[in-house]
Amino acid sequence: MKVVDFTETTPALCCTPLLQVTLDEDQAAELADVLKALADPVRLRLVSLIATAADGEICTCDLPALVGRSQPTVSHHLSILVKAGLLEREQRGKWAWFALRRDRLAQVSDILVNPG
Amino acid sequence: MKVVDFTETTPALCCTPLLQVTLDEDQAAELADVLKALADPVRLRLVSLIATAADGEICTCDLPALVGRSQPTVSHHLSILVKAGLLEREQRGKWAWFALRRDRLAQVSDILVNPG
DNA sequence: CCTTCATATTGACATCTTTCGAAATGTTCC
DNA sequence: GGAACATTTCGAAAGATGTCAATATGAAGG
Repeated sequence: MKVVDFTETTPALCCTPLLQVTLDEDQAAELADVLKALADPVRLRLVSLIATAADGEICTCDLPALVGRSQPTVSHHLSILVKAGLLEREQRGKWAWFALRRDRLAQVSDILVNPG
Repeated sequence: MKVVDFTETTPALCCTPLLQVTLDEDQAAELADVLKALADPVRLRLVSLIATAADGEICTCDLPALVGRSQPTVSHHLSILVKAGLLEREQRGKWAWFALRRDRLAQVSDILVNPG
């Protein structure tokens, strides 16, 4: 069960084979939700921008220009990533800062890794 | 460039950090296409069924019953997975057999892995 | 070639997604 | 509290997606 439970908070080990267990419908739906959150060009760019930012976090204020989308659209995409547990949001004064949850990305990654 | 080019055929090393490079629009669109192919519950179940099958491959004939979808729907999902490079199709007599391209799954997985 | 069985394609429909402008909410500072 | 700015929510339009029944295509064996 552990191998398909990617909702746990402890980071999974790297290269743990995961698709050796057939996913049931609930597990598949849960994993699909996280992958859907990642499976959009704008959201991937947001994630990579945050991942490569100086301190692993970034202020929303610059993002609309960086991804070429309106501010409401960027807000929408960020909320999807937060809801999927892939980003963390922190309010600092007027601005909102977003940080990547690398442990969560690693969990998704592990599920896809094939047995070594 | 290598770190974001997941279309190459050689399997990427496990745990190579990948999101240290900001994706441009083309790279993001390309990666999103592969993730979209995975981001569906039925397709995830198909992938996991094939991954856990006896010889790493499975005959289409049983799949509609296993995932609870009609034959055309399963055929549709399989073609999406093949087009994304995640499955390989082989015709054997009347039946079509599908095998998982684990190298390709590993590439996608690596892109999501954070630096160790 | 003609039948039979396996798979793919087509057409149609309902649902979900992406996107933006406009309006609402939240936060700071005076 | 009110002005100013940042962010979210709302409403709507255009497009993409999942699904199945019906039909077409492909392969095997007489």
